[in-house]
Amino acid sequence: MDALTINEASTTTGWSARMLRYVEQAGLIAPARSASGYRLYGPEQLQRLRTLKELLTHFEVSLSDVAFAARLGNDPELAEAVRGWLTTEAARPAHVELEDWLRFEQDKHERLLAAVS
Amino acid sequence: MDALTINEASTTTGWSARMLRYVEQAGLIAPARSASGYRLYGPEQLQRLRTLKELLTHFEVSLSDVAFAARLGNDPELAEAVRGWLTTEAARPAHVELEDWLRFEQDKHERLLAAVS
DNA sequence: GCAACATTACCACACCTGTGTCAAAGTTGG
DNA sequence: CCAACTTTGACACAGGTGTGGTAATGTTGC
Repeated sequence: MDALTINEASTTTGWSARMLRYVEQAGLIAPARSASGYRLYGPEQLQRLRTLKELLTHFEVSLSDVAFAARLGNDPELAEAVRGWLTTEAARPAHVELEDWLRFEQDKHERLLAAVS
Repeated sequence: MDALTINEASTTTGWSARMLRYVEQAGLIAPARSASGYRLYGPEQLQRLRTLKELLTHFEVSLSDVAFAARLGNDPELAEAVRGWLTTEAARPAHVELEDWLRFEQDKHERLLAAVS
């Protein structure tokens, strides 16, 4: 059994036990549980915890940022909506009339939102 | 010139003038400036403000979420680092983490609704 | 059986986000 | 010229994020 309990995982990853639970609550790292409910961190999760820490410090992003990126990966509708919003100007072909483009974009958004609800 | 000042933009987009300045500060919509420094919102920006509002309310994302998505688009190194971190997760049994994330999101939603009522 | 660990559920605190409001000072249009 | 607008800056406040604690209770290893 190469799985560590929470305090062992804490010492080898640098996260406090408190933060390991918080990271789990944010949906980023969910360790297995023993029969009695103890968290059991496998080697791969330990590695991911170390990489996560590096990601946060090196790029100055927050846990919620990473959680949102995960949400983008799980929710294609959301990903498409965000991508569309971010690229509206860049994607507009120069020869298309602005008015037409705006109407098109608005229709696209309405179709998208209608599809979700 | 078909550009609106901040209060005109406010009435046609539904954002308060205060929030229009805040959205600009978040790096999402930067209107042009007149010679004396007045913000001038063009039609594309007004449309983007409207769709942004829909994005936020319909998908329950925050301005900082969208700002982070924009940052992902502007910083390929960051995008690759995040994508890489997330896909190691996808290579492993992801259903547990997904469940957890959903519960987390639902709790957040409930807290939000509780705060409203 | 007991010390050392784990669990959840709280309290606490500093900082960030979203949002309103208000003041001082500059700009615009009739 | 003056009313109505704009600018930045600041105070304020609720709720979320990140992080530490403590307490009550269950689990494990020797």
